[in-house]
Amino acid sequence: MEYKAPRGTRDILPDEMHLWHKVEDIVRLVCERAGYGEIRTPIFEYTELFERGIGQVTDIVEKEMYTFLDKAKRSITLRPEGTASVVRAFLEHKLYARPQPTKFYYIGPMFRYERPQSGRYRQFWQFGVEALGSQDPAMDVEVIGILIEIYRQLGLGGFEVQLNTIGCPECRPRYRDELRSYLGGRAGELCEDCRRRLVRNPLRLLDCKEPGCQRAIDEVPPIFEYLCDECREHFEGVKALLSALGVSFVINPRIVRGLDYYTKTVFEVVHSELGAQDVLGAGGRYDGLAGECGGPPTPGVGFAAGIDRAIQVLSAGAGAGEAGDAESRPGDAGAPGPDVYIAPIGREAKAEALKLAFALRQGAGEETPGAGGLKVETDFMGRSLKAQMKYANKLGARQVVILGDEELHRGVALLRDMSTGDQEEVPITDIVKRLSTFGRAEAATVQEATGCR
RNA sequence: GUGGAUGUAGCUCAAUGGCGGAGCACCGGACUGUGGCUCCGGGGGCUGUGGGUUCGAAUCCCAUCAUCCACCCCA
Repeated sequence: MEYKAPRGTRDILPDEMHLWHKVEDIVRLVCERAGYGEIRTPIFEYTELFERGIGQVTDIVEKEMYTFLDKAKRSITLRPEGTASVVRAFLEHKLYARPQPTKFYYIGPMFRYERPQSGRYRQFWQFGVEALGSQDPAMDVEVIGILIEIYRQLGLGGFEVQLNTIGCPECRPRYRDELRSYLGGRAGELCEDCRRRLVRNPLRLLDCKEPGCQRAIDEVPPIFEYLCDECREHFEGVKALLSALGVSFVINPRIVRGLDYYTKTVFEVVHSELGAQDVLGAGGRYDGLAGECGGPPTPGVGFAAGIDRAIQVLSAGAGAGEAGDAESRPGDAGAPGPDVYIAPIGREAKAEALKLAFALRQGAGEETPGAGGLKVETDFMGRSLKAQMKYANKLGARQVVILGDEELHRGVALLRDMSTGDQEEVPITDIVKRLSTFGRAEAATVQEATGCR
């Protein structure tokens, strides 16, 4: 094969699309009910937006961005995350002039140039929410609550919510200085990276996994003792409200996050089944970002969650049961088979089959377009009747309409129930009415049984 | 950017320097118009790619690309 999908990218085939739809449907449902509106921003932005927003010294900006010059020689970057774009759109459209808070959600692909591994792609999909305009701890808690509510509705359990605070421009410098003086004296015990971090961004040192650094870090006092009153109060508020909401969480003072814009609350949702890249979703508060982007100072809080990783967990846990025969079936293996397969025999019957297929798909004179329509397939391969029956069976068709020349001339067709094998002769003019009724009743029970869409 | 493992049919894997196979899947047939079970047959391969060693390479060596896993970092 001459062409392959570029490194770190992949095709998501119809076989597994039902899981993606399920995730997207639940994200939309949970977010909409909480008053979050969907926003779609460009997939690329001017590079400066990410440099300013995410921070110059972060790994993402320093080495993971897909950046190129367009034909007008402007520097363009494929978005590595969603928050900067959402804040940009919020400011550009002056949405701060409307009643606050402004609550968004988004679903879409992100791009980072990294070495692929388990749960990490160069194009990956995220859903996320951003709530702008409120500095209330309750806003942080709604955002966290939405994330775990989405997981709950997906039936995805076994994760852990980890919470931390990283202060604000008021109090963080005090802690940073404290870290510098504490660890500066022990620089010899630190790894090379951390000696560099000590100068540029001492907080990042806290999540280093080198044993030497760990030992040094263990003796550093946690940030909690250095928080200003406002940050301390906010953190206490978040913890209390999370508990009140019944969300269990653990405090992890090592969470720092890789993006510069975070203030106060930071959190991660980790899952043990994910391997080394164990973060399912993460986020935090970013009260300085809007101001940094040149807009009126506007507090914000949000999260981003990996859809690829959610699906990785979901398909590891559940799908094993029906994967066997589903794999051999064409199309979306998670979707139900056709309600009807139409098997024409001969040229004349073929035209009739196509007409009948479209008629059945439309449904029988419903007011709502598409309502009462059936999932209908027919022959496009010139198969013999026998081969068509085999094919219909593989598709999982529940009824087959057999249209032979002989019957066609008499204005009838054979209607065969594939589960019982019962077969009867029906006037062609009655088929639409007859099958549409059948389809509506059955479709409801199928939906209940599969539990999705 | 660093390290390790792996690349053979659509999929899962054999062939251990000497004619590239199997199972499943796909297509067809077993009463000239009836599925599931069974049986029979068929199509499919530049052995990731490019060099090298050898009389001879899927097999040994080098390079390269890709995948997987880990580091780094992150969702």
